[in-house]
Amino acid sequence: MTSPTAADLAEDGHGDEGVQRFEDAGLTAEPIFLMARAASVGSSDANRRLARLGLKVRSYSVLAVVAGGRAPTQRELSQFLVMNPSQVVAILDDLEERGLVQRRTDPRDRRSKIIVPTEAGRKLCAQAKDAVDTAAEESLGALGPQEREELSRLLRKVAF
Amino acid sequence: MTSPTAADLAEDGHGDEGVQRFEDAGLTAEPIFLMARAASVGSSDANRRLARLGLKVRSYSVLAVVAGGRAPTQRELSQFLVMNPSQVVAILDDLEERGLVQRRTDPRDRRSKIIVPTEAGRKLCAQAKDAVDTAAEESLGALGPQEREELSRLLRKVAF
DNA sequence: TATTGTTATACTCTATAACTATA
DNA sequence: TATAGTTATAGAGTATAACAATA
Repeated sequence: MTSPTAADLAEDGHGDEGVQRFEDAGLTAEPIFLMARAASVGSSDANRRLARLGLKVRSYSVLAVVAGGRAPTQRELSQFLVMNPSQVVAILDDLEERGLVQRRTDPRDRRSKIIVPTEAGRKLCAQAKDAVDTAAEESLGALGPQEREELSRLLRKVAF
Repeated sequence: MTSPTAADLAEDGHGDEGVQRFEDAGLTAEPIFLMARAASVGSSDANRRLARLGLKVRSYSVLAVVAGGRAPTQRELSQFLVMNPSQVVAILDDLEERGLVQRRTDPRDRRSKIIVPTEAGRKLCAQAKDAVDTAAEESLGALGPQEREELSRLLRKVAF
């Protein structure tokens, strides 16, 4: 009663697919594992599509919130996106250098900087949204329309 | 027609909760953003609970597959868990050093190493599973039992 | 004294390429 | 020649502490 080995898999000539034999293990019953795995698939799809726009999921997230037009401060961005303030600084340095956003010191509290999008920023954000939507199409290809809606609804409850 | 500023938020005395005003933005409609966010919440909960066992989500994943008893090779672990082979090496070095798993060269292909759990490894894996389940309880607290089942089902379709 | 943004720094995670031993 | 595992290394991503300006 020996377990199958690498050799068993190699015998059928396509060992790559053989790893699915581990799916019945307890791991695939763990929501935390599944979320990490699904997020990794989705982010890698999205990062690939965002690359030609010079963005990644994280920088797109910042740009998208800014393009929402509610004039967040950097502190608010770091809280809402659950990033360290120093990460926000680095991302905004890049976005501002490329003329996509502007930093304006808040006249009501001169310690804070309010972030506003430029016209170019709004335009790029729209393109990026298309790219991310396409990536989602790709990542969620196995789900039907109602399933995608339901997944988003459930994830929203978990994420906030 | 000025946008609300940081000062507006500060006025109510609890600016920390104020960041929810960005939720209506387009970002929370993006499944990819939501998956990344939910995974980040879940992994951080799980990592915190696994810490006292000397594990993280990634090393627990490896241990769990190995404890499944199907004697995977390192190559299979790296494929199934979507990690680089070099990451698997590092994680197994740690697990083996702690007497939780053993590497055995496959007699049928002496290049491959088959990974088997020790008794201590199986025991720690069971404890770790409890920790991860508790973390999931925490992360998915906002969901009812059927919702959790449905979320797992949908994520499984996306992840594999 | 506390907070915002900034900088410097380090630590983890991930990816790549080169090496060995086997096939 | 190709593959499994290993090593070294570099690049992201993330977290921490210290600092200047402002409150």
